[in-house]
Amino acid sequence: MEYKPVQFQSLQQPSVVDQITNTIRNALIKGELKPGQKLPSEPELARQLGVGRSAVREALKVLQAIGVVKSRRGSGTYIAEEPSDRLLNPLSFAILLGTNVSSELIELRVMIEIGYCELAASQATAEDMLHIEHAAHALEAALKYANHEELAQLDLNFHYAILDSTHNPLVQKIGRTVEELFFKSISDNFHEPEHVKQAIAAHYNIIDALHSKDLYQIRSAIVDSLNNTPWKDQVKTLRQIHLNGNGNTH
Amino acid sequence: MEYKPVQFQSLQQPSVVDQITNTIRNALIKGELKPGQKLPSEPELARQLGVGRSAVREALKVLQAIGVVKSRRGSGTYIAEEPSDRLLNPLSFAILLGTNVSSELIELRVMIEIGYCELAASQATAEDMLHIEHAAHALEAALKYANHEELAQLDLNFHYAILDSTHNPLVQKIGRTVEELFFKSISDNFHEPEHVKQAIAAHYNIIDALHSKDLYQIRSAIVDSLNNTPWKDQVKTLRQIHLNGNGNTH
DNA sequence: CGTTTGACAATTGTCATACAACTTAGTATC
DNA sequence: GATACTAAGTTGTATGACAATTGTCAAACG
Repeated sequence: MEYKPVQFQSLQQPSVVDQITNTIRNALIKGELKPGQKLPSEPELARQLGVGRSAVREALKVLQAIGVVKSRRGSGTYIAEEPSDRLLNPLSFAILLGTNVSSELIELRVMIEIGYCELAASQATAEDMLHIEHAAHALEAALKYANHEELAQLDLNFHYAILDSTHNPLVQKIGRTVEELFFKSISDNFHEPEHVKQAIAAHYNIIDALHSKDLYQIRSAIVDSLNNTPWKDQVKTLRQIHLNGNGNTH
Repeated sequence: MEYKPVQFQSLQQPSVVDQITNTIRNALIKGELKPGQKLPSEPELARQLGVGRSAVREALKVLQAIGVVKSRRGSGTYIAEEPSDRLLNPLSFAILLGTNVSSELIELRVMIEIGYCELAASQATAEDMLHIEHAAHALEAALKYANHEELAQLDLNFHYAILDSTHNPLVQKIGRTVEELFFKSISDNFHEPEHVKQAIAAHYNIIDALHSKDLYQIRSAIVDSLNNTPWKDQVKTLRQIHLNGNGNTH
């Protein structure tokens, strides 16, 4: 005789720790907790919620890790005043977990770079543009003496300068995270001085494009900048839509 | 007498918990840990690292919260097989914490939407386009009987259908997270049936734009779709660069 | 009166232990 | 061979203890 076991809904109640994080999350949504405010002490929270201090600590540690609260030993635990840098770090873990993300990651980078460069083009002040150009010069000047890692950092700084020009912290966070994921590749690529020169030329192209505020010029500058890299093969699909769109509007 | 206090390096060593998370993170980077792999048990990890089990638990709880590992009671802790839905949730906390992020959030949404719609336009199969159109029809059909929350969910589904057409899990995850942040606003906005109709019209505009594969058409369809919303004021800056770019190329 | 010093309480960080709940594998039983 | 049971291993939670740090307050000092 065969039994067809009933498929119960997963009525497994969320763990105590999850309940605590949700409690604090809901208090934030309702406005009962405001940035900077001090939370009850861990033993007090444990008493109020009727759970052990370990559970409270694990919940607070999670909130702390993603930047929602800040704990100061001897003082207490407070709701974070400003969004922390850690808030988007999980994305880097996502990359590490994926197996064949390389081409998908390139697509993401192109998409994000185009987005923040266009935003920067519309928002950058004259001073911002000077910073960007300064960053480009710095890389060019360092070509003679710096090692490949330092060069890669300067390359990164160039993109950071553009990101700063967006004046949008959310965009900056996402952009920085995505760019950082390429640091190692860039660094490896810069063993060959010729590649550094190509990157420098690409940077000046991007600067010109930013000045022009022309969407297509920005777009091609970025696509081209990735064409002399170890990932040029993956840029194809993106380039395709670029040409396609260009053709339709002219 | 005045002292110029020495500027000490912040030599506060990271907490034991942070060291543990970093250890696991580095093991992931080096490839010593692969998705699906089982971690040593908590007591074993504590022994190997020379720390208490509580510290190990707090570290694992953090990694679990952001979706890097999955713990199964009675079985063990494993590196996550696939990126979890939680991976970008911290962004939603950022919204709760920040006060004046609204206009920045709109910018981010426009940037991301334009990006994934262009990608979708270049990658979508005929079947994908049918799914997108089906999602648009579903919202239109539900207009007569569904409540505002259900309508908002259908609106969301439309964007999910476009995201699916990118065939890029990374882009999908970021896109879904950004869209979800607007669920409540959309839901509130849909109290007024007229707003739903405007959203439906905007959706069909986007579908046309996707078919055309024309960058400017996609861009204006998205900008326009946000123009009949509670956030129309914030769309101005983005619209500006749109027109600007358009003017330069013609 | 203002400043410094010291003691003390409160709080977080970490460890250790214990037990409950659950999973898995192996064993015994039919 | 299939089933039921047992036992070991693992995570989830609670509790107690102590170290490290911070904040406060009062006493001592100028």
